[in-house]
Amino acid sequence: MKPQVEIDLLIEFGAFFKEYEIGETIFCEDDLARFYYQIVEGGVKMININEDGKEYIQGYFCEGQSFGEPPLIIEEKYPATAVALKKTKIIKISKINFFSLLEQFPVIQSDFLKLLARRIYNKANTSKDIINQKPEFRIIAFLDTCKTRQEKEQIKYTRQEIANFTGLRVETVIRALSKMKQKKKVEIINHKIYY
Amino acid sequence: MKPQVEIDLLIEFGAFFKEYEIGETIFCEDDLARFYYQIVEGGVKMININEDGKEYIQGYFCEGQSFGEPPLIIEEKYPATAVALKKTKIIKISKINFFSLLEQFPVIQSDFLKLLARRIYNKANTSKDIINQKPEFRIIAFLDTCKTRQEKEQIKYTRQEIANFTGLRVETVIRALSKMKQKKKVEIINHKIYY
DNA sequence: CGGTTCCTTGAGGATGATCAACGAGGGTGG
DNA sequence: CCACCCTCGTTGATCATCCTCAAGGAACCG
Repeated sequence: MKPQVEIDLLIEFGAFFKEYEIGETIFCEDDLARFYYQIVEGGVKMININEDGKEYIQGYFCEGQSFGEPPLIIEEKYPATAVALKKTKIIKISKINFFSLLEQFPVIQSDFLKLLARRIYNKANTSKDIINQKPEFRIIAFLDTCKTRQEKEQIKYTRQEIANFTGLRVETVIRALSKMKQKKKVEIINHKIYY
Repeated sequence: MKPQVEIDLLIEFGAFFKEYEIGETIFCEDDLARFYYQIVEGGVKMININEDGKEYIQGYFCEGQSFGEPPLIIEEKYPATAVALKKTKIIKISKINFFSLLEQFPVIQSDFLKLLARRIYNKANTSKDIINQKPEFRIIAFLDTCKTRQEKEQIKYTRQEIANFTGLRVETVIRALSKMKQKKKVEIINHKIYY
C-alpha cells in the first residue's frame, strides 16, 4: 500500500524508526500528542477501555497508514490508546518537523485534508449506525465497512473484535450472527463468516 | 463569533446567500455534496433519522461555523441531513470555487485542517463516551461538551435534545437526571438543568 | 385562555448483559 | 506423537436495564 508520506521525505525531516512487539503500547489515552506516526510494517489498533475493562475499538490501521494525527494538529491529548496488533515497525517525526513538512509541501497538506475529511465521514457513518440500531444492524454496518470488494468474502475479524467494534458483547454477536445465518444475510462455514 | 472564512472573501469567490425557515432542510442524507456552507445568522443541526423515526443528532452548528465540508472535500454523499434550527441565513459557494479558494490561500487550507482535526477529536471522544457507558455517563459526557465555562451554568437543551444526542429515550434521560440530582451531580431548578 | 411543546410518572415487556460451563482447533514442547 | 494450553466459539439460564406505551401535568406563547 502506498504510504501516506514517502519514507525518504520523512527521513529528510528527521524521522526515526521504532519497532513494537505484539500487544505493545505506542501511546496512551491522555498522553499529549508529540509525534507523527506512520506504519512501515505491521498494524495498529486505537482503543478505549472503560472502567469495566470493556474495550472499544476506534479503528484499525495498517501498513502505509498514519494514525494519531488529529490531536497532534490541534495540540491536544490522545483520546485513545494505540496498540500494536503484531510485530510492527513505525516511522515517527516530531511535531515541529511535521508542521514544517506540511508548510513546505502544500500537496501533502492537501492530502491530509482529504485524509481527515474521510475519517470524519467514516466516523459519522459508524456512529449513526451504532447509536440507534439493533445488534443485527450494527453488525451489518460493521461488515459493510470491512468489505473491500463486491463479491462475498471472508471476514477476517474474530467475534470478539466485532463485539469491540460494535459495542456489543461476544455472546450477543454470536447469537445475532446465527440469526443472520438463518435469514441468509451471512454465510457461516466452519465458524468462518462470509459476507 | 469569528466566521470560518471571511464573508467578503467568499463573495469574491462567487458566494451567494440563502435564507431558511425554522425546520427547513438545507441538504439531505445521501445527497451528493456540491457546495460549501457557512452560517451567517442562525443555527443548524446535522441529524440522522432511523427507520423507527428516532433522531440522532450528529452535531449543532452556529453563527460563523461551516458544516458539511468533509463529504465535499472527498466528493462523497452526505452522511446526514442538515436542518435549520431557527430562521437562518447561509452563505454558500460551489465545490469548484471552494477548491480554488483552498488552493490560493494556504492559510485557509491550514485552518480547515485544524478544524477537521478538532472535529475528529470531538467525535472520537463522544463515540467512546456513548458506546460503552450507562445513561448517566452518556449524559455527563454530553453536558461536559456543552459547558463553555468553568462555573455552573444552565444547560440550554431540552431533555428530548439530550436524548437525541446521547441515543437514549426522553424518559430515560429524565429518570437519569433525577438520580443525578439526588447525587448532587446536577441541579434542577424549575425544570431547568444547571451543571 | 387555548394550544403547543416540554416534562414527568408508572407499569410492563423486550432485550442485551452477565455468569458459568463446555467444545473445537491450533500450536508447542516433552 | 501426544498431552497440554490457549484462544476462540457456543449455549443456556438468569438478571438488570432501558424501551415502550399511556396518561397527565407544567410552562410558555400568541
